[in-house]
Formats: sequence, C-alpha cells, structure tokens
Amino acid sequence: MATESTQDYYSLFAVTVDLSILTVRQDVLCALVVERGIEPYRGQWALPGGFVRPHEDLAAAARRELDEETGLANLPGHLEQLATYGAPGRDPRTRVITVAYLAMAPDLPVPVAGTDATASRWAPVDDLLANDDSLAFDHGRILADGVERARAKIEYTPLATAFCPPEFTVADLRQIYETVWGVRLDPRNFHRKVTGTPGFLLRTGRTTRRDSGRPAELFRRGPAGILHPAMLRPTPDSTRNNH
Amino acid sequence: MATESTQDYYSLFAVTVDLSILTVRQDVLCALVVERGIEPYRGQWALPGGFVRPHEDLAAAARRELDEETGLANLPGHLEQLATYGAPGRDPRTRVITVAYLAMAPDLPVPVAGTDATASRWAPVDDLLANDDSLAFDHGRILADGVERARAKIEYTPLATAFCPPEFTVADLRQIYETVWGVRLDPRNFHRKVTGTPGFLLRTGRTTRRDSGRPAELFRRGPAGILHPAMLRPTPDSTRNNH
DNA sequence: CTTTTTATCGTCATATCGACGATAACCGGT
DNA sequence: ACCGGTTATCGTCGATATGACGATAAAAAG
Repeated sequence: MATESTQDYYSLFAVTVDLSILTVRQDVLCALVVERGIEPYRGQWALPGGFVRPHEDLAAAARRELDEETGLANLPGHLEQLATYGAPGRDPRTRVITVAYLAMAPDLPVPVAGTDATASRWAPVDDLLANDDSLAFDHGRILADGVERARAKIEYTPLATAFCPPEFTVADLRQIYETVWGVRLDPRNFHRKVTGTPGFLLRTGRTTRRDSGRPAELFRRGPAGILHPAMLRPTPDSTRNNH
Repeated sequence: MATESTQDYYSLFAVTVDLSILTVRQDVLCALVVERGIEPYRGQWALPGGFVRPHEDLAAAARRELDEETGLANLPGHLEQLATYGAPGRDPRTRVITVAYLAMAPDLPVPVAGTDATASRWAPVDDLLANDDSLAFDHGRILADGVERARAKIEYTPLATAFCPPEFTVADLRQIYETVWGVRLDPRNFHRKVTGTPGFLLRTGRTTRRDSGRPAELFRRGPAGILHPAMLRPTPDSTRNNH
C-alpha cells in the first residue's frame, strides 16, 4: 500500500477475477471453459471470469463468478486464491490485472448451463494444455498453475475429497489421486495410508453395493486440515531400487 | 479476464505492490518496515511498497520497490509473489488492490538507508505481529501470511539458504531453521539431514575459524530446487511417543 | 596437557513405505 | 450349494528415514 515516496500519484487498472475450476469426470481431470463471444479471442475458449465490481471483495467476486458459471448457488468443493497476473499486454485492449482463483469440485451432475449466453463445457486439462494457445490470453498459464497447485495440495491436505461426493469409498478417493497425479497407486498401500492418517476419513459404517466384487465401506471427509504424514506422490523415475 | 457476460463495462482500481522482506538478524526473524510520512496512518509503521506504474509488470514493480528500500541493486536472496489483498475499505482513501510479494534475504550489513526520505528499520516480526494494529492498513495480515509462507517453504525447498551469505556452515543454516520455526533442533540429526539430502548443499572444502570449538566446513547452496525428503518441522506437541 | 567448546560420525529403536501375499465379501453361472 | 471372478481389506517383510543420544575430532583457553 503505497509508501508515497517521491511520487504520490497513481494509475488505475481494470481488475478481473478468473477461475480455474477443476473436476474429475470419468477418470479425467477437466476444467470448465467458456467460449468467448466478443473480441479479442472471439470464438476461442477461455477460463470463466469477469470484472470485479467497484465495492466487491475479491473472494466475493470469485464466488459470484463460480455461481454464475456452474449454476449452483452453494457449490460444494473448495475455492482459494491462486495468483495474480498483471503483465502489460496480456490483454490487447487495455491494462488488466487478473486475480486468479482455483476451485475444486465434484463431478457436477448438471451439465453446467450457466446464466451466461456463452457456451461452456468441461474440457480435459491435458487437451487444454497441449497447445500453448488452446486458451485465450494467458489462461493456459493460469490453468497450468492451478493444476500444479491442486497436484501439490492434495499431497498434504485432504483436498482430494473436494473432488468427491459427500460420501465416497477408498477406491473413489484413490481414483482421484491417480487421475490428478497421472500415476497408478497400489490399492493396498493406499488403503493403509488414508485409513491410518488421523482425521483424514470418517467411517460411516455403511457400504456400497457393486456390480462385482466385495462391497466397499463409505467414508466422509474427516476434520483434519493437513495430513500427517503427507501423501507421497511417486517419483516419475522408478529405476532407483534396482540393486 | 472478463467473460463479458451481461455487462461489459468495468471499474478501475489503484494497484500497489507491498513487500514482506524477511531476514534473520542476531537470531531474530525481522521484517523491513517504513514509517509513513502522510495520512492515513501517519507516523505508523508499514510494509514497504508503492503504486504500480502504468506499463510496469507486477514482478518488476516488486523488484523496483525492493531495490529502493534496501538500497541494494542486486539484492541476493529470494522474491516471490505472496497473495493479493483487495477488501473494500482496507485503504480508507480509495479502493486499492495490493499484490503482496515475499522476499527473503541474508542479514544486510548496510543499515538500509533507502532512497526514500522516510525512515525504515528492521523490526522483529514477533513484535510486529503481537498487536493487531502494530502495522498500518492490513499489513499485519500480509506479514503474517508472508511469515507462514516462509516457514512452510523452507520445509521442502532450499530457501533457508536465502537467509545465509553465499558461504555458510551447517550451524548457520540450523540457526536459520531454529529462528524461523521458533524451535530447537538436534545438531547431529540436522547435520545428517542436510548433508544427506541430495543437491541441498555443496561442500567448498574450506572451513571457518571460530573463537572456540572445532572449525566448521563451509558450504554453499546446491542445485536442488526441492528437498527430498523434506525437512521436518517438529510438532509443537511432544507428548506423543510416551509409551 | 587438560579442559572447554563446537563439529561431525555412529548406534539403535521406532515409524513409514513399497512390494506383494493372503483373506474377505460380494457377484453370476452351473 | 458350489465355483471361479472381482474388488476390498488385512498382514508381512525388507529398505529407509527419523529421533534420541553416545562417541570422537579439532580447535581455543588455561
């Protein structure tokens, strides 16, 4: 907040809030994208977002945009500030400062027909991040940062449960980790880990029936805010213990 | 960046960059604060910062303020974006969006007489965070967030070395961890840990002479970007393994 | 040459992890 | 009722990391 050193005057900037909204659909990590109706980048896909209103808090603006885009007033899941992007020229029209937020939500049964007239859809993040210009503006970078944040935070927080419905099985949760991290995890060690980490999961006593195989117990998210010890993301290199 | 949904018009905001500049001086974690010369909060201490210029990148503005306040053109250490604060009313004059940055630097021999006419000094963060209104605006929260970020990041990154001079001993590094975390660490286990973590430290071969005791080997920061396995911050509760 | 001080190395019990075997509880088909 | 298929859950074992702490090394001070 302004040291008011040699110069006290200041410039004004347009400020927007953009959202990396992530979910896991059919074992694929997806992000919500909207089609732009106007220039610049007309017809291209972009992250949902919009201008912050004059007397609106940043977090409130993010929640408002989230509600508008998902069509769900009380969206379950998680919302946190990601980072702020303000490079000159990132919007060709004028100088724009964008505060990006990261949302993680369970797969929404509603195929998200937001209040906007613009089209919106879930797209696999791998597709969106394959090309550098699949997304308008610098939204590719914002999404990449959001995905990396999500991958890191499910290591030491219970936030992977934000991708799950209120009640879920250990296998459901493992599938989330496998999808978000892009790895395979041993079901037995995973089960031992999540059930042994204090506060991670609460048992409901109930079970699911399945088409085949033993029924699984249903859990809900526990009270822990951080995981001790953390979940370990396997190292990409597996050629270590070859003695 | 603006979905341009129902409304395409936008408001303008003043944007500043504020800095949580941390260092360790005489085994105390300190932050750089400046005295405000004008209203509001005249005479109170605040984090250094200032308005972003019309065509200036956010990171560039942060580096510029850092140089101005520390008086060192190429300040060693580390600088990263922390978070953005934009609650209405946080500046009583007008709506201001502040992008906060976190800097971690070795103890500067120069008693920082910046280019500003305003006074500046290093203050222990414990003092600054003791009262809720020791700092102007919401700078207490920004500083608290910065300290928490620093405490977390030295767990899994080599950033504790950013508080050290280019060459340092294991004891120097341990003192950094003890000061930032506010704990005591076993010198033998700490030595085993840091020397055994790949890429953390590079040995120089040289040693320091001391006033008393065996000379210690000098190290410099290694190439690792993250620590595997991470440094473990002792849990505040020690009443666990009492079987 | 002994004491003091700090740095560095070693030892040992415990906890955790990865790999993987074994068992449990459901299915559908015979 | 029995059997194989499938998935969930429990156990075992070796390797590794960790906390507690003893032992040794290399300097200064007396």
